[in-house]
Amino acid sequence: MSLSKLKQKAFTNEEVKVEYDKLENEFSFANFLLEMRNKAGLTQADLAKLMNTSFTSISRLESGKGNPSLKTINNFAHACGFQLNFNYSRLS
Amino acid sequence: MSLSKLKQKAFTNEEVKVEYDKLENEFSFANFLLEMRNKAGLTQADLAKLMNTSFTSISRLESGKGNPSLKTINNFAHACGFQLNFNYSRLS
DNA sequence: TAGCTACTTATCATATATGATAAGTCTAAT
DNA sequence: ATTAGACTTATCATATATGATAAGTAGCTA
Repeated sequence: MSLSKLKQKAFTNEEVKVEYDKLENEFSFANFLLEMRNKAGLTQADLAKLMNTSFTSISRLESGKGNPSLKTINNFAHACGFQLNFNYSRLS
Repeated sequence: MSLSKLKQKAFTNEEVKVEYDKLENEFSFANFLLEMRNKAGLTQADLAKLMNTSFTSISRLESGKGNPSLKTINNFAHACGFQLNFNYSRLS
């Protein structure tokens, strides 16, 4: 089983996810996107249809390739049924 | 005095900002960026130098033109001395 | 095995974000 | 009135994100 497959499965379990997050020191934005989609219970193909794009584009984003625009990030979240929130903290 | 000038001044005052946020129903990402730069006490020119770009690009972002990439947003925050945090809530 | 679903990767054309430059606006001084 | 600082707007070339297509990988089930 590949790492991304494992994550995909694991993230559907809240306890596993919490443990994973504790261990993961460098938070990946790709995982953030994957998490939203999994919480929404959508396949990449489902989400692609909602976003009027191809599922390969979804895969590209969740694989950490690319550098999505604000619009793309917001579209992704909304299609998953979520509202994005941004905040900032002093850099340590 | 233009609206953006007013905001720029007002946001340096925490109380004013809080009141503004209460009234503002639709949160603008441009204001979010402006707020970070003002908190950092930087001019557009200062920030531009830190980001290795021109101050007109900063203006473009803060004026709500454009659709910044994740990289640009992170560069902006870091140059202002902040760490960005993303989270999401169920869409109502 | 074969066939299916979900996903990744590679490639390409096109749309768009970015960096740069020039010109204009506004405000506060001198 | 004019000079300077901070910012906005317009335009253009170039870099890059996006959408689309095709081919490959992995897991599952009959």
